[in-house]
Amino acid sequence: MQKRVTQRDVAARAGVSQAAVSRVMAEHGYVAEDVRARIMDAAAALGYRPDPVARTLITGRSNIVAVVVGNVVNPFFPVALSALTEALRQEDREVLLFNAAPGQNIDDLIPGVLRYKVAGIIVMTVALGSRAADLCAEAGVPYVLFHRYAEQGGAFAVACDSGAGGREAARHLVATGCRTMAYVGGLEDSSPNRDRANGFIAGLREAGLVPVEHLNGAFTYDWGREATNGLLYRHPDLDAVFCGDDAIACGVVDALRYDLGRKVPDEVSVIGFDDVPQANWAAYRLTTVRQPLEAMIAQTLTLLNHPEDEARRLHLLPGEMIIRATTRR
Amino acid sequence: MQKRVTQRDVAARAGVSQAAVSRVMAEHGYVAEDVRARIMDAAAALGYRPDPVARTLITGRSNIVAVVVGNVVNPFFPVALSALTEALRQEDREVLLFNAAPGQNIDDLIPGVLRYKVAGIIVMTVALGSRAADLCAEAGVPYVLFHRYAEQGGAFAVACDSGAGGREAARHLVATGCRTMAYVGGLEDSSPNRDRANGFIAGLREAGLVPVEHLNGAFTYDWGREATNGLLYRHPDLDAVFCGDDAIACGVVDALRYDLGRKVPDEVSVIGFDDVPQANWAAYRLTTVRQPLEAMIAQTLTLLNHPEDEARRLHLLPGEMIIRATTRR
DNA sequence: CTGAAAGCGCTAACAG
DNA sequence: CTGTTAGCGCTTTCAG
Repeated sequence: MQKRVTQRDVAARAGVSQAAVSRVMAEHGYVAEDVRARIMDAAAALGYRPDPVARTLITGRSNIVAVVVGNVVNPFFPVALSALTEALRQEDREVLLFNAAPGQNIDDLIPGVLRYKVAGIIVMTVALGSRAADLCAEAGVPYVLFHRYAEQGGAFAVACDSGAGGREAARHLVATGCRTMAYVGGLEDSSPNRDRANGFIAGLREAGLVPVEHLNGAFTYDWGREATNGLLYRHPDLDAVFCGDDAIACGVVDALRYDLGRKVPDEVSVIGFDDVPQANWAAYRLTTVRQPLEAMIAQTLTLLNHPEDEARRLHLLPGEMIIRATTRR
Repeated sequence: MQKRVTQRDVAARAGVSQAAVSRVMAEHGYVAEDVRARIMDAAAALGYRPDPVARTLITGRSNIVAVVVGNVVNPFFPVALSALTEALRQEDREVLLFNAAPGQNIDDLIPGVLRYKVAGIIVMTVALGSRAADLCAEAGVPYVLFHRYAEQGGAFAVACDSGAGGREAARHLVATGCRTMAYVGGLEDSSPNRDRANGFIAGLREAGLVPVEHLNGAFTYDWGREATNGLLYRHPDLDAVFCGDDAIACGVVDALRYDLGRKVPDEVSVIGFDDVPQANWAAYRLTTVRQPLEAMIAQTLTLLNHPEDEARRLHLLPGEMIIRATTRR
């Protein structure tokens, strides 16, 4: 349990004041080249690493980014979180992970997060608060919604252009001969869900069509499966389903094949959203809209690092339609 | 960007010294009941919340737990991480998430983690270091390996009893009439992989059998699928595969069905490990060994909170065989 | 039991 | 350009 090496130790070894060491380490203020070199040598020799806690206490800012997640079992979440933490790691930022309790409002979580003097907050939960963005603005902490956005509050938001994706999905289904279609969505009042539904409806309208049903539920496999059983009971002639995400789509495909004995895509086409790894598993080969994850993350980091440079609040990035085997040719 | 309320403000309002406030907040040292009450009232009125950064600076300990993860796409990882952070949240501990770069040794990561004066470190990566446990012991920081263990180093480790699980899997396959079997494992030198393989081999030996092949690769769907194609080419009479985990098992099942046209389980039985959500999807209905996640997490927290009470280093918890539809009756 | 006082390791004025 | 000097907000002796 040896003492950590501090700036005082480095200063003593380099024969300078502790403040000089601080100036070098904080890259702040001028230091003569030779002195700087002596200090760097001493620091290296002693194995000095700055203490982030002390630094945070005085500057009022850490290099930690808070990521707020919901209790998500959705397969897109680990993919996004993993890519996000990896990108943050490359910028030498740490990630403080906050788990919103089921149903907990973000607003109640933010003050606790702010105590850690975080450099920014990225929110990936569905339940958006109304005051959260203001609280962060007040504290001068960049606040970015990832994968969803809020109508009000003026928070930065980065997401896939779900509306365009939904429209593309509709066009593809129409082009492959589908006519009797339904939307099986996830959480009703989430922006991705709303946009996907509206985009899909708009796409169908271009062909003079209207979805026979529009269901909302949860972004889960089980919901997709459950919804499908009712749907096909009411509309035995259904020939396509557009889903809120891939998890739902897998549930829809399985219900169609194993619960109802329908052929996919010969009798019913299915399109998902996200392009999670499972979407390409041989049992599904899901046609889906891939989220531009890399671009979304890059944009998020840009907003986090230079919020003042950016006037636009909402950043919608185009997804890419991936055509596989759950839609007809 | 208003000033945060500090202990000085609370002290002023309660008419006591700042030190008295500290004693109440830190629950350390004696304070008269009426004074304590006055302080609590003042704190509540002012909305005081202690500053964790300042507290950490002086005590040298935060209430943050570091969780080190690898670049895992394995579906068991999000399930475990989610459950773990939720459990930690209930103990009012924050989670600092460290992403080990691909191939990065934990040893190199630990000093950086330790700078944050974390209350403990939980490691979920595959690449274990040899010095990590010592570094943490030196710093007095509890160190727990989750889901895997190291032969040396004397670190605490909590994992499913993979050996017992492998043996049970073997017995079930033997009991349902399989005779020509193989093991398709994940990362060769990881403890779960080794134990599952050895348990499986031991289980077969009880019946006087020996696996016809024993493959190692990665804990991924793609590897399971790839391995299976070669395996069936060399052993067309294969009637069962035990897999390193569910992701591999899904790949094996898909290869069997879609690449090779074999019937599962009629011609070939498949058993996975973990019981991730996908294992119960209708397309798979995987027979598998469920990890005792809740118990593993409880044990991990116990070790983190009271490492001194526990002499035993390795904690192997029994899994549960879940029989579904990829094995015969 | 309570207050005064000394820092934790570091940054940021401020003189020199 | 460099050293001296105040603290950041809190915990923890040490007297009283």
